[in-house]
Amino acid sequence: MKILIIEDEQDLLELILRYLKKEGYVCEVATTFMEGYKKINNYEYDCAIIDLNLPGGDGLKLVNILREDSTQTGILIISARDTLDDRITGLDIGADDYLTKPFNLSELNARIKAVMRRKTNQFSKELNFGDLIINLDEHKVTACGNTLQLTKKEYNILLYLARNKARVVTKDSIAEHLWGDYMDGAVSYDFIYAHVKNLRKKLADNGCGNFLKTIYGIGYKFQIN
Amino acid sequence: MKILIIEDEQDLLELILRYLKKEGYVCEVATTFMEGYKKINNYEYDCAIIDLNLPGGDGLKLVNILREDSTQTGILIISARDTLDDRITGLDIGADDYLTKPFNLSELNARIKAVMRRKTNQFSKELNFGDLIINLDEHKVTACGNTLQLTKKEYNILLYLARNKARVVTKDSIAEHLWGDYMDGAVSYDFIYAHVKNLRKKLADNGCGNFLKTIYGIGYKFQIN
DNA sequence: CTTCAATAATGAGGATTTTCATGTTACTAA
DNA sequence: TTAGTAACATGAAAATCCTCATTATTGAAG
Repeated sequence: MKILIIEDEQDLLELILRYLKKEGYVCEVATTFMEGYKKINNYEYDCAIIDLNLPGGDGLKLVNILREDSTQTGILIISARDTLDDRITGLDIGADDYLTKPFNLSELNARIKAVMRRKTNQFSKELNFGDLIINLDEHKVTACGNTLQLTKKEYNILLYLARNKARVVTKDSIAEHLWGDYMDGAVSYDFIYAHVKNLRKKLADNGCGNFLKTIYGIGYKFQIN
Repeated sequence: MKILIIEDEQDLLELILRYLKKEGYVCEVATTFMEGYKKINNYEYDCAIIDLNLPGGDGLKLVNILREDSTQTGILIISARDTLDDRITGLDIGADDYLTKPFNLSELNARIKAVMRRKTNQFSKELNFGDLIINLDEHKVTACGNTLQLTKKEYNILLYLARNKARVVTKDSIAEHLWGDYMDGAVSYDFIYAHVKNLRKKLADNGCGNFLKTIYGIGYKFQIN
């Protein structure tokens, strides 16, 4: 479940970010119109949370871009109450739902889930890929019936890739997701290589050898054969 | 706060200039590409406001120059709306934010402040507590002149406590901050005890034995002396 | 003041994570 | 097609982290 948050107020952004990450979403962030524009064009998201009032451009444009292109992405608008009224009046904004500031985070979460439920019915507590099943409640992975003994890093890498199935995930993105603030610049990807190797071995030893594909020069992709 | 404004339309320039001066900024002005180029090379500015459409050269070049010199100057682009779209498409212009004409001046001011806030947060250099100095850029901790060899967890615990100096920090808060999603309920604080112990030893071995105080039943507190 | 229970500190061992050196594979350009 | 180079894989060693058993300390109750 990958969410793009486009919001320029740092405080609010971090609040949302921390909350959604804790809720188990994979999040990416943009703080300007342009940044949001780029991310929308480069990746696929399950849901986009867009503040209408953005530096550098109108959030509505981003909504339109999302709608015109691949319409799989759920769209949740957030906006200050006063500016919202102007905009939605007589406007088909093309979003799936909207929230006015201020809102509380559990409300946001409820809306996201509602939007996603409408989109696809893919919000179970496990990810099932046939031979490979990831149980999110118990942090347990089953390959061809066998429970895998994964370390935390291995589990988290697998989960991150699986949640972005069929999408290419960059190494930077993996690093940021798993290590967060630790790494400032000056990066080696050796530890990713190492963990992916160990992960692949454990998968392969249990008949799930083909799930993790290397994308040369970019990163990895979780693919269902 | 010193700002360079590079803009060739006299009316707009004077409008901006008068407004920003009233807001308390120190301003300098350039009206051509060459003039802007020289000023950028001769002085250091906290922020540069650059019109893309300049006589004598492309404003983007100036942006690139500023970026490549790895100056810490914040960059704010202004541009006519129609020319902007061409340029941002697939272009990493390297600016911190941009505005399209026409804009109102309080909007400009807000953007400047936002850019500067992002910059200064990003480059805050060190936390100095006398004998103990935490260098954020290099992730380096110095105690009585000696560089400590801290592990990542140790560094992060120390940093977290130091940022909350004189405040009591709960163990749950520490755990959440350092381990995030990993731990769902069912918690033991043994690893915090362990890391704090090792951290204290390293501090004490270098004459900084009294910074971390245990708050029985709650957590820890970073205190000076 | 003493005892008790809960909390914290400690040391050591095992598990995990990271690094390093080296081998292999995939892309690029000629 | 073939070097040449950058990216990735691999195994093993080193560093770090976590767990566990034990000991010490704290605050509260008697």
